[in-house]
Order: sequence, then C-alpha cells, then structure tokens
Amino acid sequence: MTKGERTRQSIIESAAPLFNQRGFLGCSITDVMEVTGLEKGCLYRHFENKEELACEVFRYSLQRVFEARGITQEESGSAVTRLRGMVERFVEVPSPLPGGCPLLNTAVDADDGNPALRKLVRDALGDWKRKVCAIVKRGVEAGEIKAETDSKAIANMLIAMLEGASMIARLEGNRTALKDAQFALNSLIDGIVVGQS
Amino acid sequence: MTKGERTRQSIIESAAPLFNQRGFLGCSITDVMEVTGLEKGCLYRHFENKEELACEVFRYSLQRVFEARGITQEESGSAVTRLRGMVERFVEVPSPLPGGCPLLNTAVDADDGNPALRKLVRDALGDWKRKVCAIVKRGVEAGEIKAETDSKAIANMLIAMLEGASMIARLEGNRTALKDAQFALNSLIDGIVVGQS
Amino acid sequence: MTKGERTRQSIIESAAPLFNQRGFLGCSITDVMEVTGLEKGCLYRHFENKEELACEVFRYSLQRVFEARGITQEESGSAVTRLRGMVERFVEVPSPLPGGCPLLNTAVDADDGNPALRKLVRDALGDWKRKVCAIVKRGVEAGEIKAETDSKAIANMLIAMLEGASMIARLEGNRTALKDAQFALNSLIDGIVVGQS
Amino acid sequence: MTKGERTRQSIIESAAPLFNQRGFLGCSITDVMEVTGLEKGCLYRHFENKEELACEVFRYSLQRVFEARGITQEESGSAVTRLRGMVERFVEVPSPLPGGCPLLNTAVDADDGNPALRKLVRDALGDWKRKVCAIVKRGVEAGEIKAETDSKAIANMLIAMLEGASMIARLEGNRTALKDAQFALNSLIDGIVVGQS
DNA sequence: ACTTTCGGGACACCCCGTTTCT
DNA sequence: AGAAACGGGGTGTCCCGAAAGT
Repeated sequence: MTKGERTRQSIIESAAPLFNQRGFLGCSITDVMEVTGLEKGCLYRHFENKEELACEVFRYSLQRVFEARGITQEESGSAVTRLRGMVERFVEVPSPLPGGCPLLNTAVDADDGNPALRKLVRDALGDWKRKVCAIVKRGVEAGEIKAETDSKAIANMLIAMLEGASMIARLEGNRTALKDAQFALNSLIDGIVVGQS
Repeated sequence: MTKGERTRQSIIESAAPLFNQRGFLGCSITDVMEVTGLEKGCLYRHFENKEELACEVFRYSLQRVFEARGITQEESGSAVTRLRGMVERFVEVPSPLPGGCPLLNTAVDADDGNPALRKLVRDALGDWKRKVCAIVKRGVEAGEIKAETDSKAIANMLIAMLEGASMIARLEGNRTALKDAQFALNSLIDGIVVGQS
Repeated sequence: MTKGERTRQSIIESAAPLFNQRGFLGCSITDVMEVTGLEKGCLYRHFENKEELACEVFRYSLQRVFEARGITQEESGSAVTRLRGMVERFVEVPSPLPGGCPLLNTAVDADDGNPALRKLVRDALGDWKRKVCAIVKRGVEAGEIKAETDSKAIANMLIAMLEGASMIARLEGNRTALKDAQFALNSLIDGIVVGQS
Repeated sequence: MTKGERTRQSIIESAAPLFNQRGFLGCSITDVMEVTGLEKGCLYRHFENKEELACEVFRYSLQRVFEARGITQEESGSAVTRLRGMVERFVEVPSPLPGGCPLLNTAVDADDGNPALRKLVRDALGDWKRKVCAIVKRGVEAGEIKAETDSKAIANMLIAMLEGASMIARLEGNRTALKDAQFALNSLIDGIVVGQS
C-alpha cells in the first residue's frame, strides 16, 4: 500500500462518521478538512469531487457496519441459526459508526439526486438480500425450511424490520424497538421452519 | 381564514413536496420561492426562518400522509381488522406526497441537528404508536387479543416493518417489499389473536 | 388649517431632522413612522411616496434654516452692513436642524438621482444668490459699492465660503472654520466698498 | 504584486466612481459586482465588509483627485505662486472621478454613522490643511508673507471656498462658481503678501 | 509536491417602499 | 384609519472546485 493509498484510506475513514451523521449536504469539504487535518488541495488530489468521496465513504462505512454485524461473514450452521444470528447481531451490535445504519441513512439521503451514491445503496441492499436468500435456499435444500418459502420475501421482511426498528431506536434513544423487532423476526423465522404449523 | 393565513398555508402546501423529496438542506428558500411564486420577503413574513417553515411543512406532510393512509382515522370493527386495515392502507395507498414517507425521511434528515424538527418527528411517531397500542388494548379488553400481548412491541414491529419496507420499496422502485411486509405483519397479527397457537 | 394639513405638517417637521442627518437613503419610512408615531398607511395617505415627503421636508428645512439665519429676512441698512450681517448670522446661528445645512447636505445627497429634490436645491441656491445679488445691486445703486462689482460672483463666493466652512466645521467639530470664513468674507466685502483700494 | 492584490486594487478602482457618485448607501454590493464583473464571494474575500471597501475606495479616490489637482505634489517656487497654483489647479482640473470632490461628498455622506469613513475624511482634510499651512509658513519664513498671517485660517478659507464652490458648480452645471472662487481666493492671497495694504 | 489563495455561485435572513385589504 | 401583505433588493456567509505560487 503506497503512501498515497494510505492517505486516501485515512481520509475515507475519518470522513465516514461525518457523512454518516450529517449526510451528503450536511457534511462540507471544510468539515472533512478539519477532521483529517489535510488541506483542500490535498483532498482534491485524492478524490475527483465530493461525490466520489461520499461514494467511497459509503462503501467503506457499509462494509464496516456489515462486518461488525456479521452480515457478510461466512458461517456454518443451520439456516435458522444463521438467520437468527444475523438478526441478533444486528440488534446487539451497535453500528460502529456514529449516526446509525449507513444503508438507511444514505438511502434516504440520496433519494433525490446523487444517482451514483444511490446506485451504491441499491447494490448494497441487493448484496444483503442475496445473502439472506442464499441462507434460506440452503435451508430449503437441507430440508430445514419449508419448500414453498419465498426467500426474497424473507429477505425483505428481515431487512425492512431491522432498518425500520433501527430508525425508531435512534429516534427514541433506546434499543427497545430493536428488541421488539428481534422478537417478531424470530417468530417469523420459526414460521418457515419445516414441522412448524 | 385571513388572507395571510391562506398564503401561509399555500406556502406550506407548495413546499411540502420539496422538503419531502430533498430534505431540509437540499431544499433552499429559493426553491420554495420558485414553487410558490412568492418573493423572499414574503416568505420570511410568514415564517421566522427556514426551520420554522420546515417544521410546519413536516406537520402538514405527516398529517396528509396519515390521513391518506387512514392512520389517524377513527374506526369501528375488531382490533385485528383494524390492525390489518392499517397495514393494508399503508401498503396500498401510496404517499400522497412525492418522496415517500415524511416520517422516515425527516427522522433520518433531522437525526443530526434540527432538534425542533426532530422533536416533531418523535411526537409523530409517538402518536402512531399510541394509536396502535390503543387498538391492541381494545382488542385485549374485548377478549379478541391475547392478554399477554405487549402492545408497544406490536406498535414497534408494525411501524418498523412498514417504514423499513417503504425504504426498500423506494430504493427498488417497486412495491414488492411493501407487499412482503404486509404478508409478514398479517401473520404476526394472527399470532396474537386469541385461539391461535 | 384642517386636521389633515396639521398632520401633514407635523410629519414634515418630525421627519426633517432625520432626513437632514441621515440623507434620503439613510432615512427609512420606518424611521419616519417611529418618530411620528404614525402608521405607514397614514403616511402614504399624506404623501404620494418617499420622494414627495423628502421634497416637502427639504422645503421646510431650508426655510427654517434660512429664517433662523436671517437669509430671507427683509432688512434695512447699508448693503455692506447687510452682507456682513448675513455672514455673521450664518456663522453665529447654528443650524436649527441637527445635521448641518440642508442646502449642502441635500445638494450632495441628491447629486445622483432624485431630480425632483435636486431641482429644489437648485432653486433654493438661486433664491439665496438672488438675495445676495439684490443687496449688492442696491449697494451699487446707492453708490456704496463699486459699480464694476460682479454681484453674482459676490453671491457665489459668499455662499461657497460659508457652505464650505460649514462642512469643515462639522467635520472638525468646532466653529473655527466658520470664524475664519467670516473674517475672509468680511475682508472681501471690504474690497468692493467704494473708496477702498 | 500578487494576483489577489491586483484584484483588490481593480475592485477599488472600479468601485470608486460608483461610491463617489452614489454615496455609501446608494451604492450596493450588487452594483460593485456588476461594475467589476466579479461575484459577491470574490468581493467579500478581498474586503471584510462594505465599510472597509468604502474606506479603501475613499482613500484611493482622494489620492487620485489630490494628485490630479496637484494638492499633494511637492513644488518649488514662492509661497504665493504655490497657493495660487493650488487654487488654479483645483479650478481648472476637473475631478478625475465622476461625482465631484470625494472629500466633500464623503464628508456629507459619512456625517451620520460610518465613523471609520468619517475619520478618514477628517484625516484627509487635515492633510490638505497641513499642506497649505506649510506653504504659508514657508512664505512667512522667506519674508514673502506677512508674519502675523494665521496659516490655519488661510487653509480653512482656501479649502472652504473651493469645496463650497465645487458644490455650487456641480449644482449649476457650470464652472462659474469655481472661477469666482479663484478670483476671490487670489485677492485674499494678495492680502497676505508683504508690502500689500 | 503541497498549501494557500482565488473566484464564482448559492444561500439565509433582513429590511424597505408600496399596496391592498380589513 | 391601520394592520397585514407583497415584491424586490440588500448584506454577509459558506462552500466547492480550480488555479496560483512556493
């Protein structure tokens, strides 16, 4: 890793909390300058413009959050265990980045304008959904999960509930909504297990 | 209603789509000027500052969306019917305001800074939750819903799932996630009905 | 004098110090409201617009200053005595209006734009000059002043010196320049008396 | 001279005619933008605020006018010649800046408020007076001018007459008053020469 | 190479002169 | 008669991105 790459990476890491908390418009280049200790000219050497920086920051932020919450991690174990684990980790592990879940934040932030950023969010959501679907399908193949289960619907409901609860939890300043979501999701997961009514 | 009040109201109504789509920072006073056809001096006659306008806009937007989706409406019927109806209307009736659900948008937008706006969002969430709780409690009293049901948890899971699905639906450009959320929520609602396993 | 006329006059009198001190642009309608205790609608009932008010104010201010300094007053006595008296009164009697001489102030203030006001100033200057000329001519006729004396030049030099000294005196915060002007003007006046070298 | 300094200077030079013609309040930043071709952000980069710009403009304007009229210039020759020359140049050389003499304009304009600007005008007047006094005193030392001559009074009368005449000339649209002032001042100067009555 | 400076544009808020309704 | 409304313009701030300048 060259010096330039290290600098670039350190900019991304320093800026990530800012962008996650304040959003694209709420976070100025000057803010990034302050937090990195670098000059404006230096920043523009490493990033074409603010949007590129924001994209890189989002990529980094999401990866960090996904890793911390074990969303991307490869696991062994039964499908149900893995789904429950995914929910549990989301609920138990707070976002390592201040400002909550970057997926939700950026989805709302880039809803109007910023198509590049928006595409990244869409891709990130797709990754997460594919991950859930893969687990469900593996569970079906293993005869653990009902064959008629719509894996995409499971992914949607899991992600929707977690992200929605995340929003409520931030708003209320406590983790109650997340706990409630975990409970509800677990009961939904139970419902797709073979042998359950 | 005086002329001034009418002007003020028309400003709010015209600005609502803008704020809902672009957020507080993404929507400038100049944008509001253009969309209302009024001059800056006139706008600042009716609103102390941009934040006050944003607050009024949020109040209006939320009320409109809640009305369109029948969240605030008084209903008769069984608790289950009413809960299902609330979910169904959220899923079926699109937000009358472009930009999606103002509750979610503003919750994320005002997460950092804008404490006044943030408080309004918190209150709005509280209203919705109270509404759900009231229905559930009425159901319990009527012997329709299991006595041990945690009404607040029901409210959290219902709202979380709907808002999360709303985010996904906007991101993907279709209503699939909302439909999936409806299905999941209905099955969760079934679970609290007396006589179900 | 009707009530309306009295109101109009009181507006003019109250606004005069303001306009004289701050100038046309520096004195807002709101300032006039405050100083008169009247509402905006009432002001616009009595005056077509700000310019008309300013014109009336100038007319009143100048007349008041001219009266206080005895410029317009009819006098008997020799021409030299009357010229010396005019100078002396200008030097000794301070402007009854705060802000200095309205002629100078408005001449500079209305130099660009405000042609109506500008015309009034020009006329006022003309009046003063005619007054001086009349005295000089009377002196010539009486054999008191040299026949070849250019009365208009005398008027110019007298007014120029007094107004210029007035400006210096205001700037320096004392009356020295006015005293010096008086001395110089007296010596100039002496120079046109018959029998002087 | 750096680029910034050049820009700053060009702003001052472009704005000078505007401020001299319209005064501080009559000349808006937008006007300066138009005349310089620069944007607001650029202007405020070079000047703290409008007052600072006005001060710099006054400094420049006065210096330019003083130079054009040879007020600051070092001269040889007799005191009387130099005084006469100063008067003649003021009368003959029109202000290189449209709008007349900046000293008079700004003295009246900054009479109320703008203490910074007012101080500059006071200083400028002081410079001019000191210049006249120096000439007179040199004349006294050389035995050319009467010993009892009050040099400060000479300065006052010279400046007062020229500025007052300048005001009249602008008002009337011709140079007559200036010519009359020159004539009167020359005769006053003659009066202080040794050997004259 | 690096940082300071520059320039252009937008923005928030404010105030003014005038008019229109109440 | 008076209060509110309105359109327009004003000032000062900030930000982004580029260009100097060392």
